[in-house]
Amino acid sequence: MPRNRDDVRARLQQAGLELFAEHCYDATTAAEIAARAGVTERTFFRHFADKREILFDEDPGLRPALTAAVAAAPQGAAPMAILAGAFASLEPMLLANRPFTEPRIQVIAANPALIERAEAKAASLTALLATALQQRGVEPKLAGLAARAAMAAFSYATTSWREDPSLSLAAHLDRAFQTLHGLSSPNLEPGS
Amino acid sequence: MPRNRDDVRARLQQAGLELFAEHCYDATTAAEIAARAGVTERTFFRHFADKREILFDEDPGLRPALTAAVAAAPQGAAPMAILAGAFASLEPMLLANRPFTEPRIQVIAANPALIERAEAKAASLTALLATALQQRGVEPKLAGLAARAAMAAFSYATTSWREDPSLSLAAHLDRAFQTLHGLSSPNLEPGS
DNA sequence: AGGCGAAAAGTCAGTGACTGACAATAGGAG
DNA sequence: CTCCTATTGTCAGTCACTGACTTTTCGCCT
Repeated sequence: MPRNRDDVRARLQQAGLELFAEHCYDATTAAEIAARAGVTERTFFRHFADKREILFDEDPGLRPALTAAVAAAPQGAAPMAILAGAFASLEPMLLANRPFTEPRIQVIAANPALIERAEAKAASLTALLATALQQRGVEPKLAGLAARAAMAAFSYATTSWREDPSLSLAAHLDRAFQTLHGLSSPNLEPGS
Repeated sequence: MPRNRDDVRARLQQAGLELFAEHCYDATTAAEIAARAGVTERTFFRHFADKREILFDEDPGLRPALTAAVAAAPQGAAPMAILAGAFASLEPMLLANRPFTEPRIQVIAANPALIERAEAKAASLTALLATALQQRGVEPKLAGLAARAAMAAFSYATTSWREDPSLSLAAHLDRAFQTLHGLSSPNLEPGS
């Protein structure tokens, strides 16, 4: 009994999230998820490459947005500034997706295999940024270094953002990149 | 027919490497590896949590060495300097293990699932460094940022080291951390 | 309206990673 | 030589994932 078209994908994700909440990720079978979505296990694996992927459906606009933002940065800008700007441009998208990403994060954080996948996704984005930087003429190895360091700052900024949403992501990013830069200078009070 | 003791582990690793070279990682079965090592598949999974782990047997001294190096750094040193020093202290260990790690890297690089695991291992080391920094009084989020940025520099340095082994790892590390610091300043020629 | 073609779903059978439970055995301590 | 224990073998089973093939549905064209 075939169904409409793409909302099968959404139903699978919803069913998965429900079942992961009721039982847990490991105790939930791909077949069970498929069944709740009114679909066969085989269909599950036609929509998602593997069971984990159901929790990692990123916004289709994310990668193009990052690439474009890096490409659009002004000539002569420092790599880190370019990447900071690219991250800042994601703010609306991140806000819009928040209700979807929020519940998934809990599930992911509770499972080593899912954490592993999350890191792989982050690494993939890092590679994307490095490539975008290279296309601006930045030497490959240097681009990789900048992308990784920037991702570290981004991670720091998003964490701060969750703790204090009163400030914009852009503000948190500014502080994160500034903090990162200061990390190499020998002036720091150990206490607090 | 039970065997000696721990060299079963080494035999399994050796057998795996051979079979991965002959066929490839995916086409090699855990049972095949076990058979070549003169052991049962069940025994394979008693020595390694999963099939991938056979390629990720890190030096048992690695983690203690990093933790100790961070703890032993002089008071008041900047986080990045502390971490750079910790990495530099690994040079002898990395040199000694090179013959073992070299062949594995090829296999790992050819397989997405293995790359994923490699990233997870790196993330685990990053977390270790962050914790070690925290124990020196560095604020948790800041420690995480420093650890990630430092790992980026370490990765850059080891890549450079492989390209130019005439310089010491310490020298490459110095340059990497310096480059990282300079990445935030707006002076860079796009050409070359 | 009726029928057609491709996209999407179902069915079936199979492989391989991994696990729990239990029996068998080697190696060392006494 | 015997007992004790760590390690391995054996067996049966679950589940993620895949290939090959059939069936259904949807959108379109006549």
